[in-house]
Amino acid sequence: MLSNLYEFTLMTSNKKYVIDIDLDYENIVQKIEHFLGKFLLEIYGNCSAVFDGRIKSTLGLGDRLLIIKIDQTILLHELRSLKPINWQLPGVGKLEFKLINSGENKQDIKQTNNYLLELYTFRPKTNESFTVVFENIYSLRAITGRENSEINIEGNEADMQSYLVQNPSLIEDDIKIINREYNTPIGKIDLIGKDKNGKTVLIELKKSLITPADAFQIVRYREIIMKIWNKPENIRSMIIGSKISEKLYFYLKEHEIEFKEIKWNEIFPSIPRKKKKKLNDFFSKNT
Amino acid sequence: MLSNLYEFTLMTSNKKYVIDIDLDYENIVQKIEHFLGKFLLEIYGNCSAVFDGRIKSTLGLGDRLLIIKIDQTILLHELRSLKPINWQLPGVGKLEFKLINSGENKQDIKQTNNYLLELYTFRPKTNESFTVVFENIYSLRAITGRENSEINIEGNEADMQSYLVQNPSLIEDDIKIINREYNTPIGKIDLIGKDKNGKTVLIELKKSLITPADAFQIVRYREIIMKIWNKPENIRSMIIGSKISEKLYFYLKEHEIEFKEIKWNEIFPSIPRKKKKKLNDFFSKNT
DNA sequence: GCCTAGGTCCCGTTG
DNA sequence: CAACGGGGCCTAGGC
Repeated sequence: MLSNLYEFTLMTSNKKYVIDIDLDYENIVQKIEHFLGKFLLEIYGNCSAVFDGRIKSTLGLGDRLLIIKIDQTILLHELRSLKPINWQLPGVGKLEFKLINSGENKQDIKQTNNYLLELYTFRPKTNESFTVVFENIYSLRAITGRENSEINIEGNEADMQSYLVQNPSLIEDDIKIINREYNTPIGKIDLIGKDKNGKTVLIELKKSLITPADAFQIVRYREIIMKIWNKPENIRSMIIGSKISEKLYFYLKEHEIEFKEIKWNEIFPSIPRKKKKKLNDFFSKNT
Repeated sequence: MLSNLYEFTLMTSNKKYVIDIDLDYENIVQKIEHFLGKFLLEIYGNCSAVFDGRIKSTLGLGDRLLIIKIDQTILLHELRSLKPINWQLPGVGKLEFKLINSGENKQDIKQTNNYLLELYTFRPKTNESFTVVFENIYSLRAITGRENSEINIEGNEADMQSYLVQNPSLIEDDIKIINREYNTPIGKIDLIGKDKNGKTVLIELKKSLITPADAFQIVRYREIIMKIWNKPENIRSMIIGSKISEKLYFYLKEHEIEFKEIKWNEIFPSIPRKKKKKLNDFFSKNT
């Protein structure tokens, strides 16, 4: 595939998987389109942008890094902050690049700053358009590579649930877990237990801080189970988490919802800082 | 500042704001550290990674783009998808880069693939560490620019609230808005109105789809207001949104919560696709 | 496709 | 600082 790149004026590169594209504007749109969908594209330059859809966002001129991934994901990043300042998800069909002559009098097309490079996309599913206009491009490159990534995640809520099923005494003495992900008309109850007095315990799990929405949720589950099972005196409700605000704690108490504190990060601790455990240790332990 | 870059072997670049750093591993750590905090750094190569904190995530070898922003935000991006596969937020102190000799016999330090470049960070606030190890680096560059960005966002929930305060008849005839963001012990009520019969109307606003948590929130508000004000017969509750599932609609009905459909995207429409309105039009309209 | 809920949610605002 | 709620939330899983 690389063989036919040189129908354009591309900068040769001795870097594996990275192709710098020269900034002469001649055929720049075709050059870009050549890489779309096959390479990750990076355009760094001075641009403005408009997103119009779920909200309207207009972005004044600034130096930003536009990344167009292989799957059409578009990210417009500033020099600070985690989230892109603008973005668009895949599903925009063919990306529409266009070169616009901004100068009064027509000049050499190789002169970058007389031309604007516009990217326009439209995503029918959400009725959203996104436009980026580059007044100046400082760098343009395409990168590719092997995508054989593999991620392993431990310590999410599903893990916590499994752990508590294995160790129910962490919840309370002599409780038995009789259901996981129990289906109700309004959603799933994380765990259902039977306590030592034979009462049913509805349990909602949260890894960390309990939010008001979490508290409401378990109240609502209690409501629906009482209605379905029609045995209110035999039902307890409990929310498990590592932290709760005082206000919410009393709210739960009023509604006869118990709060059980389980500090998940003590059960599932991070590797201590002092040990400075390194990547190799981690991998060798796991294999 | 650029003047003293050439104490290292950097590639000269004719591109404004973009500096390619050569991949000889001699002094590579110092080269990188030279740019940290002042430039956005991009390292593209074959790497593995471990994040350890709120969860543990281990990432096998793959070609990924590591971005280190000026504010210490770290993003590890794959060639697809919006979100980085791993990341870390600012607050990690000095980033710890280290060059590790991986080969059995010591070889020329300029040979990339006998050395591993490791980045280790630790974020005390959340007790999270993040380690990336590059087995191969294909490209290393630093970019900088002007950060005078300005974003203008319209059409969020706050805008909707203001719009309804100005145009209460959209909610119903002869209603008067008497409160915004009314504080209760369990949260803020978006709007409180007085209807034509003198009844109080508690109003919860949602831009789009009503979620179960939204529905339950307004039920709780009703509860708390009834308790505080002690005038249940004079209180109505309403949730405003552009969409609701049938299930939730009946849930609300059972709890005497009214649902008022207001299609926000009709009040605040997107620029139609057909017109293909461009950035310039948008800006000239707004100025 | 809708619905539901988790997330290393992030992020801004308020008290 | 914690707490609270919005977000163009995104994303994965179930039905």
